[in-house]
Amino acid sequence: MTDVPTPHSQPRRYRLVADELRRRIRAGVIPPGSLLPSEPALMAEFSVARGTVREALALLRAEGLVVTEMGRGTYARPAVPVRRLGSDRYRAELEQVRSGGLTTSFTVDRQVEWSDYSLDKEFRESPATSPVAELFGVEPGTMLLERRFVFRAHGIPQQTSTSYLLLDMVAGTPVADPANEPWPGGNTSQLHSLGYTITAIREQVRARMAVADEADVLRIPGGVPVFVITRQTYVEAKVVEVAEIVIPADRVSLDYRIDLA
Amino acid sequence: MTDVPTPHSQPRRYRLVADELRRRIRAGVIPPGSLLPSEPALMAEFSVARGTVREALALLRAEGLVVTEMGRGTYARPAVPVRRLGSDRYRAELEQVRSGGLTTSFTVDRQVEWSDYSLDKEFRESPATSPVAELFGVEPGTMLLERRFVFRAHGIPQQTSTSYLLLDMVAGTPVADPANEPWPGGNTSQLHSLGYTITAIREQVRARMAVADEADVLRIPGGVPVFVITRQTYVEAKVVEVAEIVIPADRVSLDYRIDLA
DNA sequence: CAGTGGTCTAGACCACGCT
DNA sequence: GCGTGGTCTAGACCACTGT
Repeated sequence: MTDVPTPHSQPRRYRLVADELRRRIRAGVIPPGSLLPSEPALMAEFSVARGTVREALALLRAEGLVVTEMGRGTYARPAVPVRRLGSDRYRAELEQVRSGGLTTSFTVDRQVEWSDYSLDKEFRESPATSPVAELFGVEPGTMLLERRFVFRAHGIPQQTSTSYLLLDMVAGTPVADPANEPWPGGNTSQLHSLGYTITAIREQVRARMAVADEADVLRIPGGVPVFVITRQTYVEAKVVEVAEIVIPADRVSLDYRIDLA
Repeated sequence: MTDVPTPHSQPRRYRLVADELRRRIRAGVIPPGSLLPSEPALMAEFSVARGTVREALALLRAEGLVVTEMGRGTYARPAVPVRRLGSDRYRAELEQVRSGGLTTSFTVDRQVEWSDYSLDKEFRESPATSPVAELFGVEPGTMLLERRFVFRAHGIPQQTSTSYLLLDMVAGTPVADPANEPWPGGNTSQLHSLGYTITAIREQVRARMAVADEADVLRIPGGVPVFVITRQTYVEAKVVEVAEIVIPADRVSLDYRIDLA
């Protein structure tokens, strides 16, 4: 304030604070997982108002460099182990189902033990919206069983998925009963129990920033995008299931193999 | 968007403002590309301080829902036509190469006319870093031809890619000469000219926020993540090319089909 | 309890884009 | 010049996490 003519052509203060903190993190002065100075400490060190400090931290958060934990402080983001989500998981699942093993593609994908695995579920019947109807190849309004899941490993939400099944395919069957979830063998097994052996999967992958409510459910900090996978499960030419899967993108890499021979 | 239990139960005003604006954008009340109310207008409408309005807008910006232009205002993000990037493009490319057509997977993917297509290129020889060596299945330090490309359509950068080839496979061949880029038929054709007919592709897909350099080169605003595709090109069991492709995630959806039969 | 970040206010001045 | 967003200040009160 007493810095009378402080034209903004000069570096902005929150920028300087962010640059300096970024430098310290990159240089290892602030190692991954360790605490940054508190906001009051940064105010004192850089002689700026709290809002300026917070703006600097917001910038670093948006870059995915730091994470902030309520009541505790702001940390240099710890390295997250990346799990491989292989397209061969469906083949493995199919084989396990045939041999009677207990698994879902979730546990195969994430190498999580069955005992560490839990989920929230919410079933309802709903008419197909246009995009979903198109993915099924049916008329909009066709009645579906809509199932929403939140998958957790070690209590931490890892992915959400919304699965759609044609209602007249599942009505009255054990698949339509939430009490049977988690279902050993997952979707592949469920469809198998209905007399369908899946023959192909199509996945359309997009990425975008999490919206506020997803960030809440999946407990992801700023600066982390999510994968949105739209999956169609085929039995021959017929689509028997459509699912939309949301996974924080910092935890996984999607792995696809395309054979040309 | 159902509300989600959050640490805070009190009404957070900036959240309410953001939720309402998000609702209007989704409902089409504020169509893509059009202006949101100005900050003073929002202050009046919601009876909040300017800082609160700005926090709401920052949230929407981080979600990729709006973009702000200095001196002009904040806009609902204009709809970007999403192009499908199909895993069958490699098959198509292979067939076109065999029939003598002029194309690259880039033009097939993005449905861009050959005449609208341009690129920057930069070739050099470099020793394989550990991760790249591992993808090739060779010793670190093995000499490679490293080629960096920036692909443009209608003058606008669309994707960057860094391609690696084993140097002793291409040294002295036309493939190693930058003057031959853009090469009709792309990588498939180049490898074909070296006597390799590709038999499989493996793609590992990750997503993250763009770093400053990438945001600059690809001209992407905040709130847009990028896909990072690590591609291995196989001839039987041998990896003949490794590429890292960076594409802004708001422009494409990746499309994979997995046959189980 | 003390210390941390989260939210909010009310002002000020500056830089940019347009007309 | 006027309206837009960008930066910054100096306070205030609240909620969460630890001892």
